[in-house]
Amino acid sequence: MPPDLNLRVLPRTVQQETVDKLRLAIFSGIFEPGSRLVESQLCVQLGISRPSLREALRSLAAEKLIEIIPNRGPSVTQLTWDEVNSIYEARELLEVEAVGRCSQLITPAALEKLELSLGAFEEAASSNDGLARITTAAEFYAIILANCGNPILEEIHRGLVARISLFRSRSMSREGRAKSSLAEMREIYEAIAAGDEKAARKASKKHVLNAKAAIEQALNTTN
Amino acid sequence: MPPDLNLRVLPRTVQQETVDKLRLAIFSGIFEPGSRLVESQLCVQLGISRPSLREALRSLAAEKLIEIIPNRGPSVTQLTWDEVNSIYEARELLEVEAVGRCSQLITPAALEKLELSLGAFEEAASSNDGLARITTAAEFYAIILANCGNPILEEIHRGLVARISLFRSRSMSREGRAKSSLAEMREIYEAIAAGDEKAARKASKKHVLNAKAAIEQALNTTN
DNA sequence: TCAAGCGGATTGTCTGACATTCTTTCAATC
DNA sequence: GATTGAAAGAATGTCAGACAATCCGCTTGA
Repeated sequence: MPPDLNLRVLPRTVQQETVDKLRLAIFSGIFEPGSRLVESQLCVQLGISRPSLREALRSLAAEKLIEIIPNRGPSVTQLTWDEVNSIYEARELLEVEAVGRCSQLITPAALEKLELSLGAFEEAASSNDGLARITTAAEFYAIILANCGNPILEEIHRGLVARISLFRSRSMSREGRAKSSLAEMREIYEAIAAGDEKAARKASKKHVLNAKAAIEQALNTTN
Repeated sequence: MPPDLNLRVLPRTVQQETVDKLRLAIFSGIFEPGSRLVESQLCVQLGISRPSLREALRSLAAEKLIEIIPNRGPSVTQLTWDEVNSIYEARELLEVEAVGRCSQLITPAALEKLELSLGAFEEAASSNDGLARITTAAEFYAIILANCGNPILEEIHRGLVARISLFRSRSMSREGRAKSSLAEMREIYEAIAAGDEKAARKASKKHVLNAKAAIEQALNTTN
């Protein structure tokens, strides 16, 4: 008998599947920010019962991806510019710290994965797939955060990036930003690879600030 | 007719009430960390139905106050020392930043409230009510975070403090720590009142580090 | 002593139901 | 014609009950 190794896969429940499906649907822009999520419709579309759906919705509400107003029901969170700004400020705080720590802690194996993910983003940046850009970029950050030595920072950062994604779907799709984003990310990677903490922090800060500026600009030109 | 002013109180639902009750019960130590929460029992105790309870449990799980394992059900989160350490590191990052910003932004009215809350903590520190100490201390931080100009920092910090509270109930009850905690908080208050950002950040950092050290010591002596 | 198996307890999920609340439409009044 | 009011329809909040799948502890047998 093969050893167990505690690798037993946790059974996936309907509610977990539902949370994942809905989250993905929100990120993909299938549900517009502000649009209402009608329980009965979702039940039919997902083929599940209302209690299961409602549990999934509570989870998403706790992640701040949707908002549930009593007697009005759930709707996709609509961020104000002020909130976006606050999220970016918080993200800067966490990400700079994580990048700095990562530059001192990362293992060769993880560094290699980071390089690979950078390549994946490069490919996505040249393509026209907006979702792929977001996914590969998120992967890049995820690797860094997973190697900063602090799982809580990682967890919080994941939540923030998710909430920003509510917004980014459209703005990130402009090519110009993807190109400069790539350059900044490469700079971060180089600093981490060199173990230069100060440079890593600096590059990270620049990256977040530029990302915020890009979003701001995209908002002003679109609206 | 008086103008509406958007002051309409949101109706409180059973699930929200339940979340609050359970959260408080967990903080009060009614449920030990690690202990299982049996749905049928809670339904009877709270006088609610199982679907409502399960929705509430999903919310608490998202807050990381409980943990739900498929086919085993919910149990109160049990933090490892490593997690506690990570939470304190994250808290330091956020709290120092918030205190620094607060020192530049706070209004006279808020400053007065801060002073009052400091007085409340002083009173609690002299008493033997461990829960009161945690509550009044949390109020002190809450006021600062509410005046740092960034609602996201506030939100994240609230979550972190809540999770630490899972632990603190017993350790914070030693008088010595409450006294020195009071001195440190007063130092923070003075720096904020003086608008001295640098001193505020420094005092805040010291406070968080001392708090962590106190927890660590309490753990080592208890276990 | 240890392994297999059995049974109770617990969770995951569904169906159906009903009161309450919101939204929208339509009609009546100014 | 515009505004107010009411009523119909839709959606949510909440409950009760049910059943299969799973887990846990205990007994039994080797």
